[in-house]
Amino acid sequence: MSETKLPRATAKRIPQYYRQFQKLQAEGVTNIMSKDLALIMKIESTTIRRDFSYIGELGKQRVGYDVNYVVAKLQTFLGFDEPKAVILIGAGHLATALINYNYIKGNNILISAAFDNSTEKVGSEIRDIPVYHMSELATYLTANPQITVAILSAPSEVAQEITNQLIAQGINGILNFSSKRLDVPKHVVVENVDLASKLQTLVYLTDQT
Amino acid sequence: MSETKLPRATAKRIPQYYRQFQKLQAEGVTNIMSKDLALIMKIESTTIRRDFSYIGELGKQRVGYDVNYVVAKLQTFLGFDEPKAVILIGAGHLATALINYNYIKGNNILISAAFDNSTEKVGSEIRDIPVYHMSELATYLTANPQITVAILSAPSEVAQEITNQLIAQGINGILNFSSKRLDVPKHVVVENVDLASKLQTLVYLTDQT
DNA sequence: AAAAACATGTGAAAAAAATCACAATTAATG
DNA sequence: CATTAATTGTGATTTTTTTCACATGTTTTT
Repeated sequence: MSETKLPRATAKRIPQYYRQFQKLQAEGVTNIMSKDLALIMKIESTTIRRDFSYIGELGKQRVGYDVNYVVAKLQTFLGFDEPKAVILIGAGHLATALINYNYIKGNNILISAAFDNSTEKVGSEIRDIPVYHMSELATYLTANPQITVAILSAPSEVAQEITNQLIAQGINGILNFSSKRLDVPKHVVVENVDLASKLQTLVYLTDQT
Repeated sequence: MSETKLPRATAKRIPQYYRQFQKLQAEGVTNIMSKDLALIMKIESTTIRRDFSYIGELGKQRVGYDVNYVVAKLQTFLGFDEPKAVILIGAGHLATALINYNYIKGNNILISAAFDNSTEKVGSEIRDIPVYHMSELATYLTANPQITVAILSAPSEVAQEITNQLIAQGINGILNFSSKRLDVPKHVVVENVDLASKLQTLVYLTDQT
């Protein structure tokens, strides 16, 4: 869409804006100005306006941003016009937490299935999301080729092995919760969430101040 | 030893280095060079060397970095010489996942207790970590004034209210898993982990490529 | 023991991101 | 209907972060 290349820092913030505007919408807010948004999101108003300028002229001078309009624009920009299905590898506590997290009204990212090796979990459901055995992964992805993103919440020891499987089956986006950095070909996007590191960072930063 | 102020980008990477070196240590690796570390961590070797230079001269030319030495140095630098205790607000699936995550051998961040309102959880233990009722929070923190960091895994609706309580009780670092940005005084450090946004970012970036 | 090979640490340059400053515009006010 | 007040979007600037390039020092080889 954008002719000028979107800065990476901006790209990472767009989904945050989208989510914030969804919330404003849910709260019945119809209009917001960059200064107020800055207070809520703890992002400088100038940064917000600059970011938005990459998407197009979203606001009106002296008025601010129409919430419905921005939600619609961001949705299109993000390619979320129609719901995107993703799968979950692992059906433990983290997986369950993620499924609960993902239950937002009007959400357009849909967790369609979870995969696990534990025989007691296989066959069950987590909030109406079915849990299949890992051995069914290939069949499932072949039957659902539109699924290209996976959330990896499996133990670190098997993370790389599962990653290889996923990629072989056509996955090209992975949200990695294992503490291992994954080796992937260039066309695959990995977002890492290392919870242990995050905690260490916080403890460190806290003691600094 | 550098007196020059640590760049924020570097500060956020130091705990990652620490964790990686802990792992190398566990694997029995005694020495590593910035180029190999770069491959593992997906961080440019120059960036690594520059980051390390803020901590001091950690490496040896032509040889690389002694794993034990770097772990010790980073540990001191991060102030992790003695274990730090933190508390967990919420005892649901995410909390359980975090507790499991935090069980790393030789870890020096210790989750000492969890707090929840659910009567069935209160009194139980998650991996030997006791779950107390939220009403006991004030007493607990008064009895344990060395605890200054909390992990907030409570529902978004009550996140701000609990935050206020925490700060009133002397907490000044919060790892926030709720999707709400918290309003806190300047001396309080907040690290946000918005899992829903992370997923949206990934889906967006995946479709870009 | 000299030469070659090579990794660290860092000054300098480049790139990326954030912020300033303000023109353009629009709502509210008198 | 002119004036005032206020907010967006953006050129220009500043700050931050990354990367380049190489001097320095250490190991290995000949």
